[in-house]
Amino acid sequence: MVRLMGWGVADEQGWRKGPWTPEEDKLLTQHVTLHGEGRWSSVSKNAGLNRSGKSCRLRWVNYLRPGLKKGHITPQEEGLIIELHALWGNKWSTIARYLPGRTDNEIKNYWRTHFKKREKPPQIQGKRKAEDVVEEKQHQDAETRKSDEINKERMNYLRGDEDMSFTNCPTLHQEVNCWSISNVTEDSFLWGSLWNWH
DNA sequence: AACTGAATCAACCGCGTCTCG
DNA sequence: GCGAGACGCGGTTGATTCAGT
Repeated sequence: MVRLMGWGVADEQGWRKGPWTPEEDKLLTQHVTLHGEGRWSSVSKNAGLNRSGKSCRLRWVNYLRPGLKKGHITPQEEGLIIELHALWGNKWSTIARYLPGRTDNEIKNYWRTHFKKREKPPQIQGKRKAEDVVEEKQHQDAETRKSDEINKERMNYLRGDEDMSFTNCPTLHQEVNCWSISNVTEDSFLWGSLWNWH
């Protein structure tokens, strides 16, 4: 993947740019495992990486962080993205908080490729291997019924029965497991917006 | 088989906000 | 209160992949 010019070269500050190598990933992972997240600007020195702090953070958050989901966005996740985007617009990081294992970058990319163009008919995942499409179709069929129920529940929840609690929304709570009590506390300001949204 | 164009996604950039001395 | 550096976010870019022709 070391393609044309610009890849693997250094910028004015001497930071390496372009795709990450497995060695760099390993170094970054080791460093963060040992020292935790944060202090990205010092990661480059301490981990022996010739990368900017920004680049290290991005790589960790979007690719290396444990618990990240790989693979296609599920119908449930898609529904949630639509709803949350309707609420918050392009607040990708906010939306990402309610999609466990998904990153803001991933959601942003997904939105751009799938929904920005939905003025046209939904050429969902327009380019995929045929078997992927078949596989997804099967998956979606299996999920659709469940998804409908969840979405109904979710919309009721989001649109605001003021007295509705998480315990009153068991499926949603189970489904989106980051919607935990602790997160509610953390993000109470967001929930404030949610409650006030109409 | 070769070509083309659209989709995908990793990575970068610019800017606003936060934190700390 | 102020400035510098660090951090986080949203927007954008561009190489790669792959279906269609």
